[in-house]
Amino acid sequence: MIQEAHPALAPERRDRIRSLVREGGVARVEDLRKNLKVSVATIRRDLEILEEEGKVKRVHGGAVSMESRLEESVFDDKTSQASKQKKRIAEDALQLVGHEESVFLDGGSTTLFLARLLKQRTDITVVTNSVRAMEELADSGPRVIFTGGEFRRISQTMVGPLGTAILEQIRVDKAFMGTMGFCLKNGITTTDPNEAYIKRVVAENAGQVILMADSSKAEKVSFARVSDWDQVDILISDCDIPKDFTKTLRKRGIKVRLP
Amino acid sequence: MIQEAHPALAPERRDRIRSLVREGGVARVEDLRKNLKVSVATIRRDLEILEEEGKVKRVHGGAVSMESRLEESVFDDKTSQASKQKKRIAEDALQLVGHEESVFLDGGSTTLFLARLLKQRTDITVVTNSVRAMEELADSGPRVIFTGGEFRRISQTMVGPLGTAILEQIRVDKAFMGTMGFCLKNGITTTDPNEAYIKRVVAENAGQVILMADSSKAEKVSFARVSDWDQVDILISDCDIPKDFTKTLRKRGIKVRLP
DNA sequence: TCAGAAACGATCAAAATCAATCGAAATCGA
DNA sequence: TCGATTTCGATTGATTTTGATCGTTTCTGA
Repeated sequence: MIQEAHPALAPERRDRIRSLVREGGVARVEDLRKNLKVSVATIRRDLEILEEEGKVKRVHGGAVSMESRLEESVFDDKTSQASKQKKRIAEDALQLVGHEESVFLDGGSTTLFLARLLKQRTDITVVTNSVRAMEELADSGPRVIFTGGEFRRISQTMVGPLGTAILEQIRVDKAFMGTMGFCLKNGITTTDPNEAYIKRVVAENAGQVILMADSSKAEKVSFARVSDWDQVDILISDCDIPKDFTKTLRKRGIKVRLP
Repeated sequence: MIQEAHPALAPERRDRIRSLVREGGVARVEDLRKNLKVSVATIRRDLEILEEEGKVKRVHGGAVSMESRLEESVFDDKTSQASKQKKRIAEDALQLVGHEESVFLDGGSTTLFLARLLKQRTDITVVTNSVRAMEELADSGPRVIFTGGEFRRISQTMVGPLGTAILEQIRVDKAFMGTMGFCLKNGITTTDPNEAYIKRVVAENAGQVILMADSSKAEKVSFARVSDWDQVDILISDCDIPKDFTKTLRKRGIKVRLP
């Protein structure tokens, strides 16, 4: 085999530009040139094409992504401590998913990490109301059932009464839930009542409810009440939550895992 | 010309090209030549045939796969004739969408063009079972209701009995449908029975059914029957469909628009 | 506001790739 | 065996892509 590298095919190169722009949110022409080893003229031409296709938006010095959504949030806190914790929580949650089980995936970034891990599992069925989780599993992976309903842009999830139509017809072994806040007194809370309602319906139709929430959510209270602690079977969090918090929960029969 | 001991048969070689292109997403002519030990002329001829069959898309220097989901997003070929027709059909369809109406968007590339145009309209409600259309409208645009159901990877749509749960609860003013084939004798047909079923349910719950299909779909018959022509109110196509075709349809009370 | 620097678009030439054509070899039927 | 047909490879002129140059525009900091 000859190791001499052929120049990448044009569509290949544009794809690479796309993902570079998307990853960073923005990218400079000069950086792209160095990365792809072509002239700036070519980069500009490619950006022109990608702009016509609506994939990127050109700005002086480079381009910004027009298809952020999914990667955006991950990028924001890729290096942050919270993101590492979320990843560890997701890896722990993965071990709870048994062979040929059906699981529900809630919206939120923590469960999105889990979705990414579940892509390898083709033996299970994933039920979700999260568009991002859906996108993550769109190419390959497990059987996917999407709840549908009215689309809520802020959270990129499906909510509202229409969304329960499908949920009521199915039952999942395990429901992996995220949350905006949890505390001993007020239980689980989130920002939107519609969102909370869906979560409640899911919890009712699940064998086990597993709450995934890092310590930054502890003792936080949000606007809409989701449920009390007696609905929760397992909490996966991290070591930074208060000691007496875990003690109290365990006394109430809730398994607490701190990976 | 002296051939080697076991020259690959032509179909055999094309199959190999297909899988090579599919594997990498793209393949260079030069790499294929080295791999298959034939001349570039042969490779080109094969690629030409495979392109006609819709298996690959030729690009300068090689070819990209058309047999995965990736291709469509990667390869929005604005220059191709079919793509231009689809765009024009979508632009015509846009004019049918009135103020504050609710519309259904089917899966398929033609309706995806319409989705892109509808992004500007915030006064309407869009109902869809297409993940691609959903993605298109995820950032901003009209109110979106997603049908949900079981996810079908090939078409990137939601199908199956679960998908009808929401559809039965709503009614849309206009349903914009795509199709794999349509002919006078067999009506509208598509590849998958589940897909066909959803289309039927939508048509029943729509004020008007508008079929969007370019002339390449005319006189084509696919596996699963969707409906007969009496379900269709308007057909938007292009000038290349047979003259007597439009005449017959108009006689049967169907508006035919050829932008 | 103004000047220098950086980035941009347009243009052109070189290189790579393509399409068309022709002839050689293999296959098939008689 | 012969001849027709198909498949393949090589050549040549046309087309596409790419990189460099140069004048123009946009950004930045004083």
